[in-house]
Amino acid sequence: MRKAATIRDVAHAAAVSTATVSKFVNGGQRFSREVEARITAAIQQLGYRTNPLARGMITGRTGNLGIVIMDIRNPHFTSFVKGASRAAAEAGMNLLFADAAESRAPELALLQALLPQVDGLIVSARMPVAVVEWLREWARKPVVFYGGLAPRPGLHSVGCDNHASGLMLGRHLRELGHRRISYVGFGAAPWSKDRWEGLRAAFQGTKASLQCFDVPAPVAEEGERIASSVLLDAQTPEAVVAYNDLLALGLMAEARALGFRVPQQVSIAGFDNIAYGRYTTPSLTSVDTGSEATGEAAARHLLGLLAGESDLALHETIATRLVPRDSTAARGSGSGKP
Amino acid sequence: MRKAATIRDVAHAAAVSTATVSKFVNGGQRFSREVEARITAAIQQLGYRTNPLARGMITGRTGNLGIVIMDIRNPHFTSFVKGASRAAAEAGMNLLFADAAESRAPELALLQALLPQVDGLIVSARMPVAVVEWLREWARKPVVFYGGLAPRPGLHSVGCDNHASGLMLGRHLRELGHRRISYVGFGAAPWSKDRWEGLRAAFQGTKASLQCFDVPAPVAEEGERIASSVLLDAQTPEAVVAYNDLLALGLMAEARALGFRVPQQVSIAGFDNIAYGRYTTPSLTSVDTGSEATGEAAARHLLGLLAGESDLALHETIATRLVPRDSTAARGSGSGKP
DNA sequence: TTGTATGCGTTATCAC
DNA sequence: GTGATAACGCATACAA
Repeated sequence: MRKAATIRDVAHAAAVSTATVSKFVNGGQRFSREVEARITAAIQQLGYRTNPLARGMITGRTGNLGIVIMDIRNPHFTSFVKGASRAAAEAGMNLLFADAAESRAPELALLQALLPQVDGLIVSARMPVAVVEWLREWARKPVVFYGGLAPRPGLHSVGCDNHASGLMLGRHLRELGHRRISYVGFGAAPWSKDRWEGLRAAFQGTKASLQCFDVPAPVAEEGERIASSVLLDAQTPEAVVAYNDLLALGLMAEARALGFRVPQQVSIAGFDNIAYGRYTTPSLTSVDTGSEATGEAAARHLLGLLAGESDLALHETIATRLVPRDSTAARGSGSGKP
Repeated sequence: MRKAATIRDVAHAAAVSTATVSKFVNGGQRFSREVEARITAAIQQLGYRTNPLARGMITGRTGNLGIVIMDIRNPHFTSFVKGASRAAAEAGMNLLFADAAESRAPELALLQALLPQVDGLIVSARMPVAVVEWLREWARKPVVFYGGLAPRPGLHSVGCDNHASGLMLGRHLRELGHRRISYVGFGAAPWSKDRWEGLRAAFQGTKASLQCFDVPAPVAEEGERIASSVLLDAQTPEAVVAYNDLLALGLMAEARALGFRVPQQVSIAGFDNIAYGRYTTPSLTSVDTGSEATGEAAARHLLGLLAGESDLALHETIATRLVPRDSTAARGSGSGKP
């Protein structure tokens, strides 16, 4: 097994200088027919590929985009990564991936490990403020936050309008005649509050009563765990809205296990419109937050920043849309047997 | 904004040579109290971090592990990535991620882009043979295949025993009294056949009749699409086994839409034990293929290869386990209303 | 225990 | 058009 060919090998084989080969490889210059042919042949024959590390040393570019995900098992983030992956691939960039939940190191160490290997970063807007400050001060590379607004003004971000999304879902429930609503939030994400306030806004002027709960992690297990507290509360809710679909899935399963009929006795809804909401019984009403589109937008935004585009908005808003399914209905309606 | 500190800056600030700083940073040598203190202080004050690109040029190591996933939206692969991510993080390595389904480039180009940026690769065993050959010849870096056995002998791989898994599920169905079984396979994955043969083996010596179908992609939509062909076939199956849980999810949804009662009229089961199988109605019987453990094992195996461990088995087998749930039952049993 | 010198593979600058 | 050469930031053999 021989070592990989270098630019010098090519230069030698083609009887030109390394500088010429470099210019040829990177395009943007004209060459004599002769030289062009020789270089092409040499590259072909030696199987030469330019070493991105060496190039990076000079240009300061790695060809990688860094992406830090809070928990890849959440289908919302999975789709997000998929969208970002597509945009990166189209631009010829690689994706350097880190799962914050899996790293035993604190977020800061994680970013420090990622940073020197990437040209820019896509990170969650629910990063600790101290980490964001560090990024702002030390990362001389563009950063795009996702989820909600960046934790500090002046930073780039991509996400949906969470207040509007909450409002949208709230109106849906209001139209169904629900008046006792419980929200199971995830306080660690700042925009959980936005969803909650949007929800409340939808009931402004009505005699509706809204309650707020909170879970320590936005996962199905927590939804199951908190279900009894929510449903057997002094105020029995007519509708339960969860911060995301995973929580909603857990809530719904446990609600049924507790003997509640969904949606006849209690409507349940979430956010994100994950694929599996279609396959539950009843199927899950949700607000589609454009997971994949958000990932794609985040990557494109970052690429724009890298390209030096100056007309980039600080925040990019992704459209959301209500996806009404069977888990929400006017009380007592339907047969309960699909 | 000042540029990032280099080893020279540190050396200068500490009044030592760059070589000394390098040795200090990379450990494995003793220093005088004095020098140690000065270097530590300088590093601290300048916020120095060694540049992995520059280091990589010398050592030939990037600090990255490459991972090529067929479709990150499949929860099986998501868990796989999670496991690999954990193992990589523990070893202080980053994960360079690529989604083959999202790349418009052919697999080969994808690998070529990844290869120079990583120390080793984790790739699906269902890569085209031509690509594997190329890898074998040109990638002078260790590769670990996942899913099933490597496409060529002599290559490292990690995966479960697919034949045994099929057998396990087959016995379960046999014990439930089923005799007309349909398998919805995914021929593009070579081990789909292993599952099928394991399934068949479970019914050897009985008068059972087994049918085989095939889908072009192992996703829920394909399960829905093929459901009517499978269920309304000349031989109405008592049980349908799908290549994976996504297919099973789609099959089950469509089966119910077609008016079939699951599991009273037809049992349905899959492979992988994805999290969402718990939240369907009925909950989905599956064979847990140890998705996350496989990812972790693949990464560890790769790390072992990188560390030059010589006692590494060529193939590592991950344990599987049957997870019986409500979607499989003896015919006519149960009430159908949980 | 510490320092000197060299080279990793590439691009950029400037000369020809 | 093409070539010489100096960086880029670091690790390592070897010298002291």
